[in-house]
Amino acid sequence: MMVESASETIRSTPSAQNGVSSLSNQPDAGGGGSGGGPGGGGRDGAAGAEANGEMSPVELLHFQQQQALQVARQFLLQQATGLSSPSSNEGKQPAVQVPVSVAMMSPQMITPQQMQQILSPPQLQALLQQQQAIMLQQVTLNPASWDLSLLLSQQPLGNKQLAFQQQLLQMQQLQQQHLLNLQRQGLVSLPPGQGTVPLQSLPQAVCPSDLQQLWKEVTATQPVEDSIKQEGLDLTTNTSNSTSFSAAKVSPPISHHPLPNGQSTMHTPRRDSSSHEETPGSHPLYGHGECKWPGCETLCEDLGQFVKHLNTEHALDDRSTAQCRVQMQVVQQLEIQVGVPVETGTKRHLSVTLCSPQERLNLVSSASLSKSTSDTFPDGLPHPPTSATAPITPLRQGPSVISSSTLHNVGPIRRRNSDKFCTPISSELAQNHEFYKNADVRPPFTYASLIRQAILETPDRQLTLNEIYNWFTRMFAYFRRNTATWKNAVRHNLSLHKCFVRVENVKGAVWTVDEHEYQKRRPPKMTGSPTLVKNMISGLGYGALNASYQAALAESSFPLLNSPTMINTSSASAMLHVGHDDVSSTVEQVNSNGSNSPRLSPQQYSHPVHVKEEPAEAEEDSRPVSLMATTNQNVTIADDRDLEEELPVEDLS
DNA sequence: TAAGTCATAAACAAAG
DNA sequence: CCTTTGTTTATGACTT
Repeated sequence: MMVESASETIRSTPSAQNGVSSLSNQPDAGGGGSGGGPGGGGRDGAAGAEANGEMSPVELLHFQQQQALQVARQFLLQQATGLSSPSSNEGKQPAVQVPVSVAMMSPQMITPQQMQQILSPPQLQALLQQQQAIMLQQVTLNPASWDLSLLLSQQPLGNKQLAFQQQLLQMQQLQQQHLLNLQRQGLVSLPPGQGTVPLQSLPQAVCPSDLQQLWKEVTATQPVEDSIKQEGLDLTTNTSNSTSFSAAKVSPPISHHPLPNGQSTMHTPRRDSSSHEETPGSHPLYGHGECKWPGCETLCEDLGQFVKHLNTEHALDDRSTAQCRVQMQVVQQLEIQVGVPVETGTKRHLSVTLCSPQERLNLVSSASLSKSTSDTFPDGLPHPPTSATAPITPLRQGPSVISSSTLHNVGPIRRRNSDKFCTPISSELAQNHEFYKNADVRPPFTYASLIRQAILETPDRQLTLNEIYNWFTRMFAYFRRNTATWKNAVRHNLSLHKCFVRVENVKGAVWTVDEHEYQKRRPPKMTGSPTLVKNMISGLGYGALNASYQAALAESSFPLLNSPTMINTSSASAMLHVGHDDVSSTVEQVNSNGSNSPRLSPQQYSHPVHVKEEPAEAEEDSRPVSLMATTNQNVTIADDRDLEEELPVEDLS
């Protein structure tokens, strides 16, 4: 929380408005750093805070975490780009090699929130498991580090601070490990004093071979996959169904990444961790003839086949991002559900030292979240029953280690991915439904998109304001907090945007969507990944991955379609040339009526609104009929920017 | 730099 | 009187 507050404050301008909002909306904020000095936008603010030599303890803490996260991010970036893959030794490497030190010092410190949104699922998964492995190693191999953990846990810190320090420790160790690996490979020559400060204060806990072994143990014994499947979140289907696409479509954005996996990008870093002992027939993710990728378990006869499988099924495109984010959250919550009760005091300390790494993580999460249990549903709104598989409770008890325990009060992200960045909201939601429902993470959509989605999900294409509220709270854990803020925003959006049409009803009013207006307001679409990359670089500091992430998200909707086979190469190639919104529209086209005939017109899309109980006399009926014809004729793939596929409601609820 | 989008805050009013 | 709903204005961040 304090971290959040600091992060938000840093990202925000010191303007009174943001300062007030950041605090007033987060009453439990620790009042940390009162913001960077004058300097404008968030990035500038972050840079200013970083350059500030007089950091408060909170800021320092935040800064350290940012550093750790940055390195972890870099580590994952290198995983994603196959940096250390010996098979990809073209001259493009330097662009990817720079980072560790550079990124460490980069003013664009990535926030944990961004971290979570940026990293692809395999990366997050890898990070999570790396953390777990490291934690395990702490327990089993490096008793000295117990003391550190204990020390941290025994300090009279706030729960969130405790959690944060635990995370920091993990991240630092991860960072350390990674840097060691890089140094060993000669890929990084670490300038003295650069990025090593946190490392030097940490015990040399990680031995590559041990890590390798641990990794195997973790991957071999982790019950996560089964649990996930029980949760109905087996991602295997999605992964396998969309495989061939990802290779063709996702690659372009990752231009510096000619070989999607090379010898396997996931493979590489881990092999690097133990390169000296790598045997020709082994792979950390390969065992017992099957892929150990969480949730996969695809049978592979030999390592070669596995590598091929890895390259195709688990290429580090961002398609997997959503999967992993969901998975990560689910893992965390399962761990919590599975029975690590929230304990306090010395009992927790004992548990921390004795239980499994995952449990330890849970404890950390639990500790960090004990405070947030009090802010459950402050709005008192009716909260529709959530599925038994994804209770809300765990969220309140312990969100993700990586994200929520410190991201709990992630501040507003000024720039949503939103529809503008082409994430097809419904497919994103479908993919990450559980994630958003349980994780206190702000969905990367605009209010308008969300409202529209809420309305369009209903059979009647209409919702009362309160129903919209309920949809928000039902679908997004994030919107169970700060209700005054976002509800105001919802009302504001409803009133402001012409695309939302209020229809009088007997018992009140309902809101509908004028799809034509909705599309009309859209700015000119972005036409290619370069722009996306640029946006993402400037906005999130992790351009290429996000560009491909967007593509992947768009792509990821395909497996959800009734007939994946209908997506032919033409639609795939179209996706390469049009904005991602168009991707969703392509999906829409395919999905709307089961053929590639012209999709529903915007009017058709929004018009079949049967106003409850009383025919509406107003806007809808008075809407010019010619509108429909016009839109029908003008609709092209290029113009049809963000008509997302209509997923069955059950996919989203 | 301007224009547009978006988020947030807030004032205000009407209705229940 | 309070709450909910809806409108409007203002401001700042951000992108194109």
